[in-house]
Amino acid sequence: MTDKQVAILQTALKLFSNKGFYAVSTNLIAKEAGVSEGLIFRHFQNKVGLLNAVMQMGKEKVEPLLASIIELPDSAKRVQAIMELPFHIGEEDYPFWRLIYSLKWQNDFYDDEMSKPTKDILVKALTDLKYADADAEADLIMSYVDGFATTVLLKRDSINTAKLLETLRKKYI
Amino acid sequence: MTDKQVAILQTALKLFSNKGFYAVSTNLIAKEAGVSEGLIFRHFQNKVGLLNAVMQMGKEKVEPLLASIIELPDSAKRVQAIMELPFHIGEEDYPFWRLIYSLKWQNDFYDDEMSKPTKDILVKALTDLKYADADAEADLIMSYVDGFATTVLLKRDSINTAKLLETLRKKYI
DNA sequence: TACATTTGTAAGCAATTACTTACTTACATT
DNA sequence: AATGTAAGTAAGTAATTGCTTACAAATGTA
Repeated sequence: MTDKQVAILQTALKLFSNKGFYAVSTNLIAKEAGVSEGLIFRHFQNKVGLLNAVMQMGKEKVEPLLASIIELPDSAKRVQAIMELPFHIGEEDYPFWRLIYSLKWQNDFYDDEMSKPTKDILVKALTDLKYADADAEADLIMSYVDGFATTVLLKRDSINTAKLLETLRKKYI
Repeated sequence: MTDKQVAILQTALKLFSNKGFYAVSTNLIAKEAGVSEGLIFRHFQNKVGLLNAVMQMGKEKVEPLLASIIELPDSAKRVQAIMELPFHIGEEDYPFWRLIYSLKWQNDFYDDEMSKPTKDILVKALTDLKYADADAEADLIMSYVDGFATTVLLKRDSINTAKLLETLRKKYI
């Protein structure tokens, strides 16, 4: 990967996540990245190809995180880790997660499968913990996580997310 | 309001909520509404004006819902009603709520103030119920609600939301 | 050094974009 | 019946869209 390829990917991630896929033109991406517009199409074929590359780059950063949760020895700890996932997103990963969540709401790009690996881990852990209906319980926790993600990604300037986590922990630990 | 004005508003709501504001052209809206494109601009000035009118129409349908919650005599019931809000969205209001949530993720349209009335009701109710930190508790519940809304609006085909509500109620009632 | 491949650009493409103009039709008021 | 106003349309507009083409510069590799 050349410097300019990286610049395109990073600029596209930033713009897509802030304004949305359709609101950002390839012209703007090229200008902000300091690159000719044609180069975007040379490397990524078309605009959707660029989006896919951006998503791929993000996924590769996220997968190890999920892997580290699987390796936790304690089922309860695993559940807790998943529930608290949004609170531990690193500053540098915010744009990627914003992109994920904004794309969810556009029919063209909605991908139901993305959260499945996480839910599977949850169901296993909750079954270990002898929950009567592990699946329903997992769905509930996944909803919580979506809510926490929404709050952390959208309101971190207006509310104290550290305190939110603290309040959550008082309930579950 | 003429028939054609209504047709434009309803079509715009449907398309905006499914595909996103920038992904939908005024040309498409006009075609789907069976109306000349110019009429959109006659009635709503510009595309953003149309979006605002669509939002206004939705808000007017939602406000009575919040008013009815305030009138509940019991603080605990009020908290419950807010927490369960997403589960009681009527089929016909889905497009409006999808639009609200999809716009959240676009910088241009994000409005932090929209959820404030709901949170205020929550804080008052939780204070009544002698919660130590009613504000933090309210933020937590608002996060839950965002999560439930995400699930109900996005996954109602793939998961059983009635069961999700049931599981939630077992925890809190 | 010679040659092939990759990386990059500038200028252009047809199609689409949000929006306007010039005009007609429908409806209300006097 | 005459007149003013609102509702509606068809055909434009300039600007922007995603994408292509033709060519140059850089980077291998023999």
